[in-house]
Parts: sequence; C-alpha cells; structure tokens
Amino acid sequence: MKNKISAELLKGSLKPIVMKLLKENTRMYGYEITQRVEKLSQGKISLTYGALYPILHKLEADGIVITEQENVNNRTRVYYQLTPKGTKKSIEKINELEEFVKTLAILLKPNPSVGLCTT
Amino acid sequence: MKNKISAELLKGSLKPIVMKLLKENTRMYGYEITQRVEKLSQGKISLTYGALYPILHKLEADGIVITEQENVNNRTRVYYQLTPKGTKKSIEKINELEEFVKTLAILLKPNPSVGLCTT
DNA sequence: TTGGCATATATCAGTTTCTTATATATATGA
DNA sequence: TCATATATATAAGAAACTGATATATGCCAA
Repeated sequence: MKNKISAELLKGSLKPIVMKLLKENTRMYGYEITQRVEKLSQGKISLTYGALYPILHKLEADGIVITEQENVNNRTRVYYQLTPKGTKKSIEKINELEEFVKTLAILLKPNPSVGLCTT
Repeated sequence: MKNKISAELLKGSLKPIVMKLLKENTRMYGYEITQRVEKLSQGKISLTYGALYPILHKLEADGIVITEQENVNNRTRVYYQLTPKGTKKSIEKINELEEFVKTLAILLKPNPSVGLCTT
C-alpha cells in the first residue's frame, strides 16, 4: 500500500507542492520539506534532493522566497519563506493545481460524457 | 473560465489519459483523441499532435495497441485499439493516475495534518 | 572505535516528455 | 480562391526530473 507515484506523473507538480507547503508553514528548510511531503503523501511521493534544491534556488532567484541561514547543532540550516510576491504566485499555482486535479478527475470518470454540464 | 492547464503540470499525464480513452472506446484515431480530450476537459487540456503521435507510435512499438488503416473521404485514418496486454497495462496506468489525483488532493487540503488516518 | 543511520545542503550527467514549428494533403463553405 | 476543418507525421529545443556523487556533523550500537 505504499506504491510510489512514478516520476513522469510527478514532473511539474513538485514546484507547486513546495509552494503550497511554504504558504501553509511560513518558514521551512529543505530537509524538512522532503520529510513533510513523504509523510503527507503516505510515502507515495518522494521529493528527492536533486529535484528539491534546484526548485528552491529557482524560487529564490525569482524573488518568490527569501532565505535565512541558521546554525543548528553545528549544521547549517537554510530556512525558506515566501515573499509577498511569492505568496501571490503561490495562490495562483495552487489554484492551477486544483484545476488540474479536478480536470483529471473528470477524465478518470468511468464513462466520461462529452459536453456534460457540471455546473 | 477556459484557462489552459500549463504544460509542465500535464507532463506525464497525457499517456495515461490516452490509454484511458482507448480503454473506454475500443477504437479511436489520433485526430479524434485530441478532439475528445479538448471537449472532456472543457478546453483546459490541449493534446497537441507533436505530443500525441509520438505517444501513439510508442504504444504501438510496445505492443500496447494495434493499428488499422482506413480510407475515409480520400484521407487516411489510422485507428488504434488496445491489445489484451495493452488493456492490462491501461488498467495499471489508470490506477496509478487515480492514486496520483488522490494524493494531490490530500496535499492540497487547506491544512494537511501529518500522519492523518484516512481509512 | 568503528560503522551505520539520521540530519543537512549541494551539483551534475543523462533521460524523458513535452512545445513549437514545419510538412503534406483533401474536402467544404464563403 | 482562400480559410478552415480534417488527418497524419517529424524534429529541434526546452524543461524537469532521476540517480549518483560529494561533503560534513551527531548519535547510537556492536
């Protein structure tokens, strides 16, 4: 019951997922984010470091997040936090992901009818 | 209300969507598939030909589908149909996509609790 | 005391999957 | 005659990952 979701499927969803977590938690560090995704998805999504850090660095370069370095137990820890601009972008990305989920749900219905009105 | 879902998000989902349609309709041709996806998704998903035909050719090469060419109004039409092996694969892919949708839905909940039991 | 696991960040070669443009060809309606 | 719909196809390039590798500390167990 812990079948991992394949990499192809995940491609493109990881960034919005990271932004969602940052929006809910105000301040998180990289390692924490991977652990959270692992737990929330019940082991079905593995956010690898090779995927995560480039995402975080890109978000910083784009002014979506700002960072704060702290030293905890002699280990460097980099906290990420959304900027006001980042919060706005986050909301957009999350809305888009929600639309995506809804649309997939329609397509996955047993016998999707063409032109069915859902309102 | 017709905001297209971005390409990044779609990446990886298109193949399972095609397999789902083939499973529900026994026999479809390429052009028909793009039109169906467009309608079912209410314009939110555009399955381009540059994406579709490589997918269909790959499915054929992998023994997931067999093809039949027909001539309709002097235009060649290539019908695609799942093989028994393809039907099995289809069911797997669709299940995986369903898992994916469910998992994303959990992650998108307003304040996802860690370790929440969903059974 | 030594080896392994958890913690913590980081980079990079290679793969896959798409987009966008291009090509070809017929039928139909304005 | 010209645009649009129908129908299939390929290819260069971009983007987002995986999986490997690197570095370093703290802690626990054999």
